[in-house]
Amino acid sequence: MTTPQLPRTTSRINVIKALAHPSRLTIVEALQSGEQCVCDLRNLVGTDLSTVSKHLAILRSAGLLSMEKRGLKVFYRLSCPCFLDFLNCVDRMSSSTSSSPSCSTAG
Amino acid sequence: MTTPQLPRTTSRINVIKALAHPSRLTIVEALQSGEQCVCDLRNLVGTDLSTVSKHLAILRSAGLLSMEKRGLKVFYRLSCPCFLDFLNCVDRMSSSTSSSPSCSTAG
DNA sequence: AGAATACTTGGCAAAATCGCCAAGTAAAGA
DNA sequence: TCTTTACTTGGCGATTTTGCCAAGTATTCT
Repeated sequence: MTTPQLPRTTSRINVIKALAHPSRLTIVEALQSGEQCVCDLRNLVGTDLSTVSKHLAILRSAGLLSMEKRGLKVFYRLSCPCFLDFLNCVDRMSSSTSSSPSCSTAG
Repeated sequence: MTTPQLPRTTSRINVIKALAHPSRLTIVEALQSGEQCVCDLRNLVGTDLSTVSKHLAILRSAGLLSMEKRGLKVFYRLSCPCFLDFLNCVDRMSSSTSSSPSCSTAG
């Protein structure tokens, strides 16, 4: 990384990189409908428990998830309700990829 | 990638991964204020011209940028005007990282 | 046509990321 | 206390990404 970025760019990258992995995005999408424990998320993404745990740590350190231990289980939830907005924005951009020459801001 | 993702997740990842690099995000941020040629973007990010060119190819293949050659120069611009919305969403999420326990959708 | 400018592409080494296994921690139950 | 369950962390090989150099392409100028 030779680019000297602005502070705002750096914090944006922190969030975007955390979401830039299929398993992690899948986790985040699943948590939109409510909290889940790690073993459920493990079944969802289908990789080793330790791998899931590390993905969760990355999302957590990016500030996107919060965790709570209840009994033996650890539950994760989105720490930010504006995720839906975010994904809508991504969808508008990705839809412009496939066919249409541009996308609208009006979603 | 052992995770079998939904099609929607896959296209989302395509966009998010394209933005998950400091130089590429810096480029995209700069293009918000209008088109620029590759050599200007090269000065902006400060890496080799070939490196910038490859970053631009990644952003282009993700459908985020469009290019137009005029004379010797190649001008790049955002192909989607909803970028500002996207970055605002990212900012709301990244702001929840640092101090406050959660962020608001009304941001 | 030959030279210069503005890029793009190929190739490769360095760096970062990913995913598994093994080992460690914490809470609950026998 | 010992075992089990649910997870986290360390470590390491395998894959992916990154960035430079060298070479190639396209357009303009002389």
